[in-house]
Amino acid sequence: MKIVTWNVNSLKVRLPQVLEWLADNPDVTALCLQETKMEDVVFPKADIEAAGFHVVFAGQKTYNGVAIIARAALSDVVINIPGFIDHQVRLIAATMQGVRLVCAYIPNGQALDSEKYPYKLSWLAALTAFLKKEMVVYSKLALLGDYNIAPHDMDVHDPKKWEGQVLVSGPERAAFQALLDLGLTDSYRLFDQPEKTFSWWDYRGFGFRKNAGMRIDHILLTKELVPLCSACVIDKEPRRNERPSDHTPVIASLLI
DNA sequence: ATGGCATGTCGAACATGA
Repeated sequence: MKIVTWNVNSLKVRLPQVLEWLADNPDVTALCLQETKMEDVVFPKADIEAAGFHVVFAGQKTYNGVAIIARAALSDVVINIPGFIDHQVRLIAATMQGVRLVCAYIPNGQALDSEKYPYKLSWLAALTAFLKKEMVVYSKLALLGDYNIAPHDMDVHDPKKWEGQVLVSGPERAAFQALLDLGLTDSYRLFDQPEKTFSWWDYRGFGFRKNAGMRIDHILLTKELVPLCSACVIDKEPRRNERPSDHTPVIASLLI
């Protein structure tokens, strides 16, 4: 199976691109979306099911919102982090063919002196506590999403320019490490990768053309899944579309 | 140092993203 994360930055705008991409990638089993930016009542469930997919989703107006589109059945759906009071819809989890898929849109944080920054860190702490419990139940678990964290300087086009800023700050990277310390592994770094490979590029200033990007979208795997992972790639093609999302899909292949 | 582009909001300037 292939499992994918893609921040689409509005599913209303990007639905045709999502369906086209799925048609072009028939071996993709599950696609986790972030920033759908729509309430459940207007979610295009019928369109997605008509195209032959299963789908689970949770959203809100204007901001956030997550969904999982899959070619196989999805069960045991959880929306948001249990016990963590949150007015924003940023997480959905479901089980597909024995694999627990956790789709997360981790807060951006805006800036280190913003009130959104401590929210980001508390959200990450709650996520880590939630996953610790999930991993007891589900040995085959993948955490897919927009983490809004570039784990290492090699994941940043210009580390000096970004030094100390949001997405790369020490506490954020420590929170990423805390996820790894649960026993999770960054599937992208299981394999040799080209230098300067990113999953997001700023719309402004020809960011994509200049490859001024960041690798902030990740797929972490439990120990049970690591030996089954045969590849992890970033698909830059959709970034060349007309009206692209600023993020591109990250794809992990699993021998399941 | 700032804004640059894109999206969504009840109808234009603003909030947010990363």
